[in-house]
Amino acid sequence: MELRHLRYFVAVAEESSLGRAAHRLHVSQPALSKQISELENELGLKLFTRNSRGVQLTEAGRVFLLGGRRALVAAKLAAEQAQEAAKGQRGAS
Amino acid sequence: MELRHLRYFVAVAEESSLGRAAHRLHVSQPALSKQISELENELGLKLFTRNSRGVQLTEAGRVFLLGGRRALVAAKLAAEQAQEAAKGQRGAS
DNA sequence: TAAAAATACTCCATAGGTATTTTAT
DNA sequence: ATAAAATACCTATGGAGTATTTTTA
Repeated sequence: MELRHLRYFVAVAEESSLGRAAHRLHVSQPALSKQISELENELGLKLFTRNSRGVQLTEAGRVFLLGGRRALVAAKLAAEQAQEAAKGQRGAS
Repeated sequence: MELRHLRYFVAVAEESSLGRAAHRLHVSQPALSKQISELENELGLKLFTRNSRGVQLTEAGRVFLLGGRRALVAAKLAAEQAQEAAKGQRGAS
């Protein structure tokens, strides 16, 4: 599992559609479909149910959305805090 | 930035050595070196100082270690909680 | 039958390997 | 001089694109 999987998953969950999420992410629908499938395979569960009007989160998908967002926020925060620390460090010592 | 970068970075920080971390991660030293460099470039800061006895965390590196671990834990927890939810859901409804 | 997702295939970017060079003590 | 990281170069895995097929309301 990589952050890319989480970014893609969150976009699909928010759009309830692979096509719309693909457009928002600037990737093709098949590429996104494959990444979501790989994520589901790795987790060993279904994140979405598919139908001809789009996709819908499963119960496990809803749980994963909360945790996935937390991980993405944590990664972003780690970068920002390190950058702050580096800024503060410049010319110090 | 991908979780791979965080996993690699944490291993290097814990080993204080690219060589030892590479061995632990089952990748080559140059591959690991390149990934760490890419991470530093993307963040726009130095995570380690290098010398002939290994590497040492910078101040920004120490901050990033805390945040990077949190992100890795969050990602793992997201997976585990989703798997629990899927288990609970099987046969329900 | 019409929309959306999944599959087939191809291509290419990049993660990773081996050999070598550079650096710092 | 030596031990460690960095660089150069090559290979190959897999992420992503286009065309097409399958699915389901």
